[in-house]
Amino acid sequence: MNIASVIVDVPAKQTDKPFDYLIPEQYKEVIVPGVRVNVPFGPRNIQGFVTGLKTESNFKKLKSIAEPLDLTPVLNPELLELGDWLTEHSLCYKISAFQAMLPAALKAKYEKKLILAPKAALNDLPEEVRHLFAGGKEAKWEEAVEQGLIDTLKKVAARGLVEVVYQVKDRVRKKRLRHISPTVDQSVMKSQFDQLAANAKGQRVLIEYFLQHPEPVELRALLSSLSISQASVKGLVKKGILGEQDLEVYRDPYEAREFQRKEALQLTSAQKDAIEPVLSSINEDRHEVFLLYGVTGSGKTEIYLQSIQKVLSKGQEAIVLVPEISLTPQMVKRFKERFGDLVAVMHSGLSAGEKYDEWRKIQRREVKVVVGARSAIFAPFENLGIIIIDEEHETSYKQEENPRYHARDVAIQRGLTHRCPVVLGSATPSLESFARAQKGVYTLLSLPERMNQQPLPKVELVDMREELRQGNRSMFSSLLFEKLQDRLEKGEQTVLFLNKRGHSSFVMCRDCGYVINCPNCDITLTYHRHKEQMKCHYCGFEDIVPAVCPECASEHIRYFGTGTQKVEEELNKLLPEARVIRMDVDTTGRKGSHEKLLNAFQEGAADILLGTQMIAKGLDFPNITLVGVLSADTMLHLPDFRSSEKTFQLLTQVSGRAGRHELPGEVVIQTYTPEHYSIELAGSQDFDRFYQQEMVARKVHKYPPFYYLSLITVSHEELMKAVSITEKITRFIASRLSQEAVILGPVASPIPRINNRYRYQCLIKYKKEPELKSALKAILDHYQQESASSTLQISMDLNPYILM
DNA sequence: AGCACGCCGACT
DNA sequence: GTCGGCGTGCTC
Repeated sequence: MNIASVIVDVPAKQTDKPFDYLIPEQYKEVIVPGVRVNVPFGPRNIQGFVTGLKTESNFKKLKSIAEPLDLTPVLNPELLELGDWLTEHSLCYKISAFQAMLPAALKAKYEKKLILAPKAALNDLPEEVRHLFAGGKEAKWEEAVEQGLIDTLKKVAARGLVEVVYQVKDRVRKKRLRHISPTVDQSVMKSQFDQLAANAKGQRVLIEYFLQHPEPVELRALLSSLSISQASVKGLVKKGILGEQDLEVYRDPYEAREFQRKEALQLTSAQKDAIEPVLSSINEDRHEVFLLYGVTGSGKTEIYLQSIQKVLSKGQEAIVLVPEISLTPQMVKRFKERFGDLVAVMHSGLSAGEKYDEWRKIQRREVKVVVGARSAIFAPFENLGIIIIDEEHETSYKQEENPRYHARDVAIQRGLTHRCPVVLGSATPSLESFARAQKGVYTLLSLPERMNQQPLPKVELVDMREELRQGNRSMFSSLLFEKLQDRLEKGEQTVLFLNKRGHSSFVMCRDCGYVINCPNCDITLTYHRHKEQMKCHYCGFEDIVPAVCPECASEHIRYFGTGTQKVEEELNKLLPEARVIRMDVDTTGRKGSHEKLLNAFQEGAADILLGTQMIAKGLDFPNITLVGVLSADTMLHLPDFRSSEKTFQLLTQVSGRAGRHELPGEVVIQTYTPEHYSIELAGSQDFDRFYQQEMVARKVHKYPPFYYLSLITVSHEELMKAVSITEKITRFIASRLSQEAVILGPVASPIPRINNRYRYQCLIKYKKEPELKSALKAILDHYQQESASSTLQISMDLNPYILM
């Protein structure tokens, strides 16, 4: 086994296969499948993953691996195989699959440098390039490029005076801190202690300390706790009594927080019925998918916790996925309180270094439970006992870039290999999952009632057209306003929800109706107040708001759309005594600010919490007795077959925030289309009827769960090319599929142009097309320039959530 | 992805 | 005649 197969870090069709390398004798032990290596590839060095070992290669002249980058594999055999599965199911490159499974910190960073040849001196170089080397032996390539010195350097390189080198670097290093420990045994320390000079007070204290605690201790902590100076330590190190070493420490994002350990709660009989099948599946090492369908506040989390408890007692591990966890600090708290240090937390709010450290804890078997967002599904556990996906209907479980995977599918795949249960929990299951539960593919577990027998909040729908007719032009209906005032008087809290998406503030001329668009994309620019700027959310274009209309020169240019800022202003006007906390992207940008705002609200620092999507989840405060939805239908009219489902889920979710404890809750939903079934049925909180109605609609329009979808998006700088290539692809697909398949295209994408690239697409609806995948692969093969040339890009999504 | 090799236009 | 444009193909 002196040859390694390596997947190299070049995401391109042509390099998406293993390359063989010789294993240098001194690395025989470390180079095993799953370790990252640094390999020569063409003229440069790049990172790669060892996927297998062998004794022979078809290739004649093999190069050698330059160096291993890990001492233990970062991908275990299961994850290597899962990488194959991911590649196959999402049609991505193998390297992309591997990288998606690891923390970003492990992705290579490349540095191109110039180094002075050993035989050359600085003075041998032409004068104009000498300063680049700034006294040392190295120069940065980028700097040379910026100063236009590449040509000169090329000539110098030809004379053998400088060399170009490529370096592979890890993005983040393990954090190491200096530790001190005794290097001699107790008796020696004691005898040294007696020989200390009378004025060596610090050294005395130190030896006394280490006689008690011989284990390594972090230097700075030691200095401050013994209140001595570094000089004393140095003195003993010099005498050979103490030694210094750098040990790895973890960056702990929850370090400052104390978590009180809590015991399991008594389960209600409904909870007992629901958890029983899960427990027996755990006991029997049986893979089974459960859909835990429980209304908000029905105690799903306790079921998760006790199932995990069971898994841990068997010596196994657990993965819990939650949608974007930084949004639910309460959830983290519950897990940390129950399982303490056994929990690792992974979410987007952590720095790359912090994420890496959490991942290391898993890899080193120091934790048994991981709570995290989508990518935590790849946690490198080897003895998984359960996978839980909370709020399983959330669309954030689908990754919208390559590899385009759905965490639910990965979970089930891993559940199969580990022979362990997968629990999907939701108060508003996705149609796909619910349909599978109905068919018996998943096992349905129901929690139809709230735990403390609190009734679900009373929901009232307000027809905003009627309000308008009665002359109320404000964004608050008279009913909502009344209730708001009432809560203020009683000192109870209100949550106001505004779904900004699809209605974000755009800039329009009131005279001619001209809307300001992005020059590069077919999308309106969004107005950002704090910088008095307009921004494109797709290409990043920014511009100042014009004083006059670019079309008709009118000065009546205004921003439209009800943003949270505007609501806040109006609240301040109408209810000046009310204290408002606003939560949206602008106010929660900084790390930890989200939690700070929520804590402030919980402690009663405000009467009204006003926010977007992000407040729909996980809020569980006793004093909230009113929830207001300012405009329920903003997302209903998006070009998305899931818009009804999303509307229903969101409204149900938000309503669930009210009256979760002793005080009863009320919900007011304002809408312009109260007759729409998703709004009406969210009003009556009737998931079953919504499910039936929506299933009919899906069946009629041939959408999931009746049909599978695949979306091909072609983008090109030239409109005609985009159209004609999409057309060719569409015809090719049609020729390869059966009559049952529905092929829609070519049509312009809902956003027809992004960053000056025209976008056309082809949507395929099908039930069973064994040929589809090979046809899609053939297309990718044929247009293999795909990412190589910037002119043509083809993206494929085998189960799109966003049809854009 | 980089980079080299290779074949056609406008210039010292 | 050459310098340099970026199309094509290769990297174990």
